[in-house]
Amino acid sequence: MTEIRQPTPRRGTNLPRMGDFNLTVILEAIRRSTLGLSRVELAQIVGLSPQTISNISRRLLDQKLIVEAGKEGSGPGKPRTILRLNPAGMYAVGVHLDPAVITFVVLDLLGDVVRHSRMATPGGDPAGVITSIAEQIRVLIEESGVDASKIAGLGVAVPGPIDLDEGSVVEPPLLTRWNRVRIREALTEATGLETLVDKDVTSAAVAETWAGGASGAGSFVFMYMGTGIGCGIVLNDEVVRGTSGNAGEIGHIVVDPDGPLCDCGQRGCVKSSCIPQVVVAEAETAGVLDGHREGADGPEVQERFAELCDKADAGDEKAIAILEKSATLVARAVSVVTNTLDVERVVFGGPFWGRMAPYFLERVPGLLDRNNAARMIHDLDVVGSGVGEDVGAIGAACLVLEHMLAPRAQRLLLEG
Amino acid sequence: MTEIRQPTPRRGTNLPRMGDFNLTVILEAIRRSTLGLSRVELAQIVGLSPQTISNISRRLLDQKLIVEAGKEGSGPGKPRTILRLNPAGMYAVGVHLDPAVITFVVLDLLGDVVRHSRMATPGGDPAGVITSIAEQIRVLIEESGVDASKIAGLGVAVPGPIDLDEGSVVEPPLLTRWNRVRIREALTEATGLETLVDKDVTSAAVAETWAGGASGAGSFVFMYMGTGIGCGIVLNDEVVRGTSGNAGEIGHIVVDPDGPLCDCGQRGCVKSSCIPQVVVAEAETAGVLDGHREGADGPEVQERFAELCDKADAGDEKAIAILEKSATLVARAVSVVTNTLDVERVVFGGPFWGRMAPYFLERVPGLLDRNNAARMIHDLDVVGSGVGEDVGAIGAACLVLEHMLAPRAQRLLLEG
DNA sequence: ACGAGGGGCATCAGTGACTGAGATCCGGCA
DNA sequence: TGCCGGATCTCAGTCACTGATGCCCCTCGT
Repeated sequence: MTEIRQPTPRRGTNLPRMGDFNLTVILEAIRRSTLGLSRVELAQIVGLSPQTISNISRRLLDQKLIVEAGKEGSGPGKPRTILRLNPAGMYAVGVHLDPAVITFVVLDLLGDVVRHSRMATPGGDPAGVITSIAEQIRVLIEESGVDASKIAGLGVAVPGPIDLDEGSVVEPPLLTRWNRVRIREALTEATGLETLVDKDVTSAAVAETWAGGASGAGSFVFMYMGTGIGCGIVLNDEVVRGTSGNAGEIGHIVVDPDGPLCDCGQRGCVKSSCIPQVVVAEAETAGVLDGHREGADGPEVQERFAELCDKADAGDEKAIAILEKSATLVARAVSVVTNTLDVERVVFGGPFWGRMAPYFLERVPGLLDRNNAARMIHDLDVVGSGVGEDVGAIGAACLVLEHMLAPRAQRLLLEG
Repeated sequence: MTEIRQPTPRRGTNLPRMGDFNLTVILEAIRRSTLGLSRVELAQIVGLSPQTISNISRRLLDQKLIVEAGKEGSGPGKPRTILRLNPAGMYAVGVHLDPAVITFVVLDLLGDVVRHSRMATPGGDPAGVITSIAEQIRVLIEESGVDASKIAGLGVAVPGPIDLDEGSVVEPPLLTRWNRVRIREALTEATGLETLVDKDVTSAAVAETWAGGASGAGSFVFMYMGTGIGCGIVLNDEVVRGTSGNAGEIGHIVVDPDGPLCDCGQRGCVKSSCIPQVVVAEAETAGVLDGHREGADGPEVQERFAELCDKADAGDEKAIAILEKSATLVARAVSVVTNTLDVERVVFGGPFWGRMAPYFLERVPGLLDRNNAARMIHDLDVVGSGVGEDVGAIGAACLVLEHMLAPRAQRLLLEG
């Protein structure tokens, strides 16, 4: 109800911007083709003239971002020279700062992991932890054997909420000491790398666009199944961050009218009825899992959740029922998001996804389809992410690649 | 779970596209300034050089889209010539095809209504209705006295779901005979005007960006309070349509765990617990409104709803309680959307909004703020639309203006 | 009243990205 | 070996934006 901010008119564009943008467009086309593309094919795909493609290809070759990879001659005529991404053309470092564990990766231009490591999240003073992170990054880069000058930057994925301007997390429930610590600045200084900070779920969505193959194109919602459940949103190949970078907060969507009371005052929110911690607790109460540990932290929950999945895999009907129920509830939340945004695909991923996948993939697509408001117009694909468990850290690194090399509309616009 | 469609790579851009885009950028800057802008101011705002601004201004002046409107001299030096939108530079016709009533407007370039009319929606054969609509449009244009050559096109707002490719509605609950009728083609032919079809809630959001002033800038959700409740989404000044144009379906967000059973199988969906029809029924059951008419249609519901508001305005506590409850429930749905998208503003509007506004504006902002996941980072403004009751039809006309003159990123891209 | 000063705006090249036409290159095939 | 067809390159040509320069017009001081 406060006064409306002065609108910031969309700024114009000019020749250099246009050139840079077209370069990223071509790079993206090459990136998205598994086998590489020739110049003529590129011309057809991106709609620019062959000459322009040649010119831009030359720039990309000069920058070592692509390489000529053999010829492909079918029939008469000069064979096409295939252009392919040069994996070693650029690298990025990604860090996922999770309340339980910090994951590190070095990614090449293809989005493949060159090297990774992890450490338990120290509980101490953030300043000290940042020093450790910087040191760990130094070691990782050294071990990876990557030319330091080829490292484009550092991406950091953190749990929300975040303040994009500050490059900090704001009152994160499980990292209380990190409130408003300026992580971006601190790590820029500590590592000498240009640093980007973003939410873990957003990073995961970016990972999917960069390293996820076909499932990372177009418009989709990335359901991040971690200690919490959040989503990353990609519309028309561009990630949606929201005004402050906090898009994707779906923890308080009501999915179970009979569910437990949530701190928000409602019953059966996602956050209080289907995140892994709750599912594990439910299994304990139902006697499917023995013991009952209150306040288990991240890795422990994951362990217990794996136990639950083991039982289900072994045919324990109660365990199966619990997982199926959680799939049903999650599907309701997903339905809300997909109906609101009318995306073409839902991609599931995150550290807990691997184990729950079979149970979810069996139920969720049908439930989503049933509740799909655009059911009569288009299908809604449901797929598991191809990126794997480290999607947070990989996504963090992809933030850097995306920022430098993705054809974002923003890139065209003049700034400041 | 079907196979993933071949991605459509983002296409490149070229010089002419760039020029056109910059033209729309400048037009938007002028449009958004209430008092007009001089060339120098424009240069500063859009970031282009004064020369470029001059060149583009000339093109805009030639096209009669803007006019030089006096000088503004403060201090020494040549006074600035103010450039302002020429309201008569372009017109658009909008039709809102609602199950109960069809609204027609002719809009000028400023988004002001030049002329409007309405008729009860005939129940007959769609083909016949389309003929009536075309005739009504002809009359309206004639009465408006607008130069027919200045009419850029026709926009049609329809209730969802829609098929954007076909330009049709698909199994609309209250317009059953219109299923998959190709409205766009039919009206293009019947009127000779280029026609665009879109969802009413999306149109309303576009109306806000075009005719809503400051509240139509940036990122916001337009809550359309009509026979049903839906939302239009605008992110970074661009409307979000979704894969098939069906974004904004929020009817099955659960807002009341104790609410009535919905046809989707859940309890307390928006659709079954807080749309006006339900609120009226509730008031009837509670004895606040006398009588009890099952299956009341559009206009009747609006009448009854107005009665309810009259009682509340007069101090009837039961009536007030009913309205407040509906505000609370709607706020929960809005929270889900705003937390998912992290927008900066919620704009309420639609035919029912005017009467409910005071009750909603009193409660909703507080409730939203309490549930705002980014509460610590930024405020969430809540405002009533400045566009008024005919926002559907006005939005329909704005679809045309937006399509031709808004600086959409899409405009830069080469096509097929 | 008049001239100086200053800001707004137009004119004129200049730059650079895309385009089109033609040349060149590179195999396969007769 | 020579011809053919397709891919790519070379070379101008076009056009939008930029920078430099100068004219225009108004206010202010004398």
